[in-house]
Amino acid sequence: MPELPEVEIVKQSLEKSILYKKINKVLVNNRNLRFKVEKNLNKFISNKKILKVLRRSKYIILNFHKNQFLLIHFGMSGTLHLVRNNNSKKTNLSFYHSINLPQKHNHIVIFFNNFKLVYNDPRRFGYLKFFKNLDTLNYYFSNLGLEVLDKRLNLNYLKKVIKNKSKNIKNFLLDQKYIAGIGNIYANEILYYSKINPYKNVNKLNYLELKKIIYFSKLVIKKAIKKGGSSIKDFKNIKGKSGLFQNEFKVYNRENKKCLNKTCLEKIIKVFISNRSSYFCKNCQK
DNA sequence: CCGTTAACCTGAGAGC
DNA sequence: TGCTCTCAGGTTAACG
Repeated sequence: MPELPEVEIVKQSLEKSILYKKINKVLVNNRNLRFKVEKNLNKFISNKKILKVLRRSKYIILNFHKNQFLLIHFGMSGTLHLVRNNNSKKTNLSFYHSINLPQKHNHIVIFFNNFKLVYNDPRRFGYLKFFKNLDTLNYYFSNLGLEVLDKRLNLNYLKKVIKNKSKNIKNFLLDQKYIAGIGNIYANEILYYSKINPYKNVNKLNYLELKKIIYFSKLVIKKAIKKGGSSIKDFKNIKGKSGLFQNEFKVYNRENKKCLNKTCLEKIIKVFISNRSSYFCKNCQK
């Protein structure tokens, strides 16, 4: 699920649902997420009001009084579910993925007055982490590069960070310390739009190609946000909002399908680069 | 430094 | 129905 656009959609929904609301209590059903959830999480954030909902890269950040924060990362399979409390009427309060709460893997439940926010994560690669002040949060993010939509992400920035580097562009786009927020789906899509071969070394890219990378990174990410993100796996028997950007994939999940460039007769091929599936058109991406 | 592999996990889907 | 195998939107350590 969660690259930058999907996390941004969650963030926007959270703003509508939990901003300025007070947390009553937190129930931790399973502490064993990617990192062990603090024993005192309930103590830390109970009775605190959410003053801001932020997003940095693929992280959601809830901001409390006195610069205290709760960080949420979804890993590969984490989702948040807004669920009415039992005594309330059924409404369409859910904002992501499902209006039906999954049965299993509901690891953390955050209670508000009329509803609860449930963190579900079958694979448990995601995590929640509490920060007592801004310094520790900033330190935690100190290895992250510029946000893909940051205006400072321009030709000069890219030239600077690839200087004396030898690295293929696919791995470069996935490396969060250069550009933050791009994941495997969007890296594939960005390279197709830019007409660049994923194996191409960044030290072989000319300025025009670097400019294309910047332009299409921003464009693809913005388009995906507009479409509500991408939903690859649709869960059976679960209705609810899912993203629509998967309908616009040019290469991702399109192995052996025809290249969508009308003048091209090639089929999209799939290879593995550093263990991540990479889809591209040999003819269009040089 | 660079690319690859494995590791952390569960579950869906394919093939048999 | 079920078994085995591969793969999945992320991140990070270890290895060669």
